[in-house]
This record gives sequence, C-alpha cells and structure tokens, in this order.
Amino acid sequence: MERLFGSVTIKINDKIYVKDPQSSDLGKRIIEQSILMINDIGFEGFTFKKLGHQIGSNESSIYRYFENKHKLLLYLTSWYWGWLEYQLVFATNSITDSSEKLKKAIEVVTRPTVEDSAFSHINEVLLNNIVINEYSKSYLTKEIDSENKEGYFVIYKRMIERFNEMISAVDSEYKYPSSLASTILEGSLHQYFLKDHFPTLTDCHEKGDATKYFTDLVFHTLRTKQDG
Amino acid sequence: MERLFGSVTIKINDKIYVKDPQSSDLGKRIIEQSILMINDIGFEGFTFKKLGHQIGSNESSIYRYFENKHKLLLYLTSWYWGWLEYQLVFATNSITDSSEKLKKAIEVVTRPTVEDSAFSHINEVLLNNIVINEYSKSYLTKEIDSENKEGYFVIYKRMIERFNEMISAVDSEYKYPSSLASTILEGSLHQYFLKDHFPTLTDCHEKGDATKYFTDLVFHTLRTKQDG
DNA sequence: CATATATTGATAGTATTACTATTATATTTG
DNA sequence: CAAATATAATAGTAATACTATCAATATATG
Repeated sequence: MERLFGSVTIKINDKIYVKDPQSSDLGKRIIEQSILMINDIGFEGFTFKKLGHQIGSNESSIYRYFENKHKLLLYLTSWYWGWLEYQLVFATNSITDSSEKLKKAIEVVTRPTVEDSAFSHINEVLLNNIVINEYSKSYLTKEIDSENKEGYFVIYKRMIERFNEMISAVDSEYKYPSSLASTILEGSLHQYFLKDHFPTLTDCHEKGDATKYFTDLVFHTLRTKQDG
Repeated sequence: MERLFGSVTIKINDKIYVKDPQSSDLGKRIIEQSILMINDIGFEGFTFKKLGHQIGSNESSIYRYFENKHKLLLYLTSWYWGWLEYQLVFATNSITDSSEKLKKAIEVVTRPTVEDSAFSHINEVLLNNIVINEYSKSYLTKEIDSENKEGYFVIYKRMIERFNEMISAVDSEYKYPSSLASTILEGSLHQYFLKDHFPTLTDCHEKGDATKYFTDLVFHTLRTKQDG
C-alpha cells in the first residue's frame, strides 16, 4: 500500500492556494459549498461573492484562501484526481497479473463515482460531475504552459503515467501507450457528458457500459501474452 | 457528390447569428479577424470591443451580427465542422469498400489541417487551432440542452453519425459505434492539444501519428469481414 | 434624381465581475 | 491578559458585457 489507512489526506500542490483550506473550518466550508454551488449553477455563473453569501461569510475572506475561482477549480479537480489515484492504487496494488491489473484500473476510472465517507465535507459524486463538466476549462487557457510548469497538473499527469506503465506491462510492443492512457481518462469523462446531453453520440447509457466499452477497446488493441 | 463544385458554402443554423456575416464585407471581416484574435489571445481574453478596434469598426456594429461572443464561437466552430464534413464526404464518397472508406474517414479527421483557398477570409489552420483549444467551452455550459434543442450542434452530431454508420458498415456486430465515433472526433482534438502542452501524455508527436494511432485503435477493435 | 431604408459608427450609460485596500472585530495562543 | 491571527464589513476600481440613442453614410427603389 502506498498510503496509510486512517489518516489519508489528498496532498495538493501548495501553490494552488494562498491558505490551506484543510486548515480551518471556514476553509472546509469553502470547499464543501463551492462544490455544491459550481455543480448547481456552473463554473461561469459561480462567483466568490455568491459563495460568500451562501456560507455566511465574506468575499474578501475567500480571497485569503484562493487567489481567484480558477485556482479554486484547480484545487477541486486536483483533489478529485488525487482521490481517484488513491482508489486506483488501492484497487490494483495487490494484483500481479498485468492484464487483470489493467482491467481493474480501467474499471476504477470508468465506473460511476460513489460517495466516500472518509471525506465528510466533500461530495465525490458532485465533484465527479464538476470534473466532467468543467475540468477541461482548467487547462484550456492561455496560462496552461506556465501553470503546468508550476506543477498544477502533476496528479493528473501521474495518473496517466500509471496507466501508461500498466499498458506497457501488458504489451511492451504497443506504440501508443500514452495516447491510449489519455484517451481512456479524457474519453471516459466525455462519454459521461454525452450520456447526459448528447445521448445519440454514445452507447454508454447503462451503469457499467463505459467500463465495458473501454475494456473492449483496450484489450482488442493490445496483444496480451496469451495472444502469443 | 453531395455538394456542387464552385459555389460551395457552409450552411450555418441561422439562429446562431443575428445577421448573416457572409452577407456583407463587415461580416466577413468580423469572421476573418475574430479567428486571428481568438487564436492569438484566447477566447477568454477576446472581447467585441477589442475586435471592433482591430477591424476599425465599432463594438455596437458587431453586436448587430452576433448576440455575444459565445454565439460567435458557435458560428466559427460550426463552420469548421461543416467544412470538415465536406472534406469527409468528398474524400470518402467514391470508396465502396467499407474498411477503406472508414480508413479514409479517420485520416480526414485526424490529419493536420491545411489551408483551403476556397474560403479566402477564413484561415482553416488557425480555426482548427481554435477548435482544439476552445470547442469544448462551446458546449460545456449550463445552456447546453436548450442550445442543443435549437440545433446549434447539428453539424457536429451529423459528423459523428456518419462515422457511426461507417463503423457499423465495417462491423455490424460492434456494440459501441457511437462511442467509438465520438472518441475519434473528440480524442483527435485532445491528442493535438496534448502534443503542444502535455507532450508526455501522448505519443502523437510527428505528422501522421494521430492518424496511425486512431486507425490502429479502430481496426483492432472492429472485426472486419476478412477476420472471418 | 429624390427619398426612404438599411447599415454602420460614435457616444453614453448600466449592472456585474473580479478583484484590492482598509479598518474593525472576533478568536486563539503564548 | 496581551499579542497575534483570522475573519467580517465596507468601499473602491477597472474591465466586461452588454443596451440605448442618435448621427452619418451608403444603398435601393419608385
């Protein structure tokens, strides 16, 4: 196990926040309520003024935790990827067979999110929704290269790197492990988006379909050892 | 041929604009210069005021063509998909073998864009860049369902539907033709984005790599007739 | 050719956003 | 209890995303 039981916390790059929201009650309320609000009214409609009002606090107080709402979004999505990474490592660590390991990994990242009681102030289901609907806005900006250099996307990149390795463990000859890895992660979010808004553009309508679709895709593409 | 030579125009849903930008010189300058500007400073930094200044016209004049910059983005991206759809139909129409047809279709949508002299006021290379960096912002909004109902995304949906059909023509038993189609279209844009900003997350670095990656993915996944 | 009509340009104005700055008031801790 | 720290309240600024009005100019038509 790469992390310890009991006191699991998701470590976020401390350049993303001004003051750690985990360190105070107000900070936790900012996180908790921003998830509810962004999920509800969308990232564009969300402002620190509205959030301050909702948590019975002041706009200026929120600015002491996050420079702006973009940074808050980076925090929330980083937390999500960190949380998912933990699920991934936890679920796959004990599996020795490389195909089974990859299969499990695909399942973890493509299955519907369920709430995790270990983090009481964070609603993972809504946060997953936010990631589906808003994550790409966090990197489709003119600041992407400098923010990437600052390490704002390390967790996401590490997740893809883990997939990369698992793919190569199954088929060391395969020429596009990074592309396949990024296709799974990004593609899975996209299929969930399509299901809700463009249902004719996806076949993943029932629980488990996304997992089946990507598992099928990956294992037809890779040559496993059994294939000879 | 589904369209005629010489007088090809890309037809855009007329609810997207207030006044057709194709109908006047000012309209064409709006399109031409907005492509340069959005490509240059990004959609967030782009305003009608700045655009007005750049084209030696007035903010209020631009509002007579588009309600807001979101609608202008919908116009530009619709135009792009309409243009790409034309390339697709043109390139695949005469191919009778279903595998060859799909192969060509993948090539058309995954290859790097080159300028098309048929539309002098539109720089397709820069427009492709805009689609890579901004397209998802046009649908990741709270208005998505009503705008979809208004038909703002028909061209994109029709593109995916065409892929869907080509995939099913190759393998009628395949269970996820729509998901695979949307993965190719969206995934291709994403691989080009990664190449420029997260190069470690993709293997598509050289010209032609994206085509090879997606062709490999699709033809390993589908059972063609030769497979038996 | 005259006049109606449409188009564009210039200016002004409004509500909201995304902040910054300052000061006051709680709360914690040493 | 004093000092430090955190939070709240208020005010203010520049920019955005518009709307409204009116003048200037081009174009169309009778």
